[in-house]
Amino acid sequence: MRAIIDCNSFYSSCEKVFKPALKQKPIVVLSNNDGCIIARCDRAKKLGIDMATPFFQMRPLIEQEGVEVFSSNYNLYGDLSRRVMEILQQVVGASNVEVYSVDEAFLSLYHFDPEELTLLVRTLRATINQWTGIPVSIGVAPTKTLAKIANRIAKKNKKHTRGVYVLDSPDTIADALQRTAVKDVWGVGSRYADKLVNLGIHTAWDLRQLSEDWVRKHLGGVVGVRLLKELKGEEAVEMKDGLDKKKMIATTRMFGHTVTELKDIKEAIATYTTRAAEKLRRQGGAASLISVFLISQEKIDTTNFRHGPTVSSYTVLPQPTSNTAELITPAVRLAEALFQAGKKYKKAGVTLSGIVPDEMVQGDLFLQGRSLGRFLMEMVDNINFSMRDDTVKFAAAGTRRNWKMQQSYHSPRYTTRWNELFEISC
DNA sequence: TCTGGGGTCCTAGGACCC
DNA sequence: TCTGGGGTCCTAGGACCC
Repeated sequence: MRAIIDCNSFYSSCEKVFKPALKQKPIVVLSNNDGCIIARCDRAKKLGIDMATPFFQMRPLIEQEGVEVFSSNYNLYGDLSRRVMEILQQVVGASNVEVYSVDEAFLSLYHFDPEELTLLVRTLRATINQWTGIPVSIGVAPTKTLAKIANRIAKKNKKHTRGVYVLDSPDTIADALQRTAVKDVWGVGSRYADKLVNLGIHTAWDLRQLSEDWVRKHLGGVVGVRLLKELKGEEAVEMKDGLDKKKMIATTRMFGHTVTELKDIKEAIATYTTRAAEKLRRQGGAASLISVFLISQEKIDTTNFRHGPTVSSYTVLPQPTSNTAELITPAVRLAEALFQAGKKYKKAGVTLSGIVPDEMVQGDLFLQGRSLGRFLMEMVDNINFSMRDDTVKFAAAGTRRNWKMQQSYHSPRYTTRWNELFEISC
């Protein structure tokens, strides 16, 4: 059996851990740049605040209802996520945990007695809540896709399920599939959902009745076939071991304001390259290709939000590297080539790909000083990690940061910065 | 009048996830 | 006035090879 464990309204829950006075209050968390609403606690959901809606549109309602607002605090969420995942690894064994996202993990439970699964996951849920303060929901079923459906039922009916739902018989599975709209199936996005509903396929149960040929033809080939098998209880989406490395690493951001100066664009690109290179070194990789994109502002159209056109370009590096300096130079050159004076830019990004293990990079007689470069980057990473972000940085990344994102409602990084520790007065 | 039949590799773009 | 930031996988189609 598989389980999916999902932290409820994760970002909101993290904020509430350190502000217990907000426990019964509605709160929301905003995306970078305070642009969109990306997390709402149950109370905020009940007020009709939707996911991913622009903050400014919801602002009147938020103020009227006294909803507490937070900018996203990824240091805090990342640290609490790590604590939750560690508990899972302790209880079911590290090799049986697949960390799927910051707030979700799949578990493999074949080594437990099927009779005891309900008790096991109930205990797990209570332990996580007691040790971290984060509430979770858990779904258990024969496949990942069915576990997702079980999890959704657990979350939707908390009173009845107490956050845990197990699908362990053909009857419970059939019942769950009939209660699940096709758009709520894992792997069915809005495009496929529209297509299916137009054909009279409304529930996960309806979807399960389709033929393999049909889904192969209309739901993305082998992707659709996998989905169908999973709904029928046949495993088609394997557990991944957590060790796999990223094949692509990106750092992209909206700017705080529109940017018109090439100098600012270059600083932003150098900064994003620095971030991306850090991620690359953390997984012991070297990139052989770097690409840069810029997005300019579209004419204002209030009904349909659209980004302006994306312009992008890439460079194949002379040899794979993880050295920030060797990556900044081509990245900035790409930005210069893409930049057009007179345009207003909203967003930019850097993507590293063609990633190979750093130790396997061949030495090149004509590219000197590699080992020195590696030593330098290690020093910089160590200083930045132990002191604080960006104690040491490259000059190209600039100091003015005219483009930097807005964050007006930031909570303290309670668990990862000494000077922001949670304080108790007595 | 008639113009092969395999392969591989790469990129762009679509669809999905949280 | 103000609309996130990552990722993955798959397919189609073009270029090229013999």
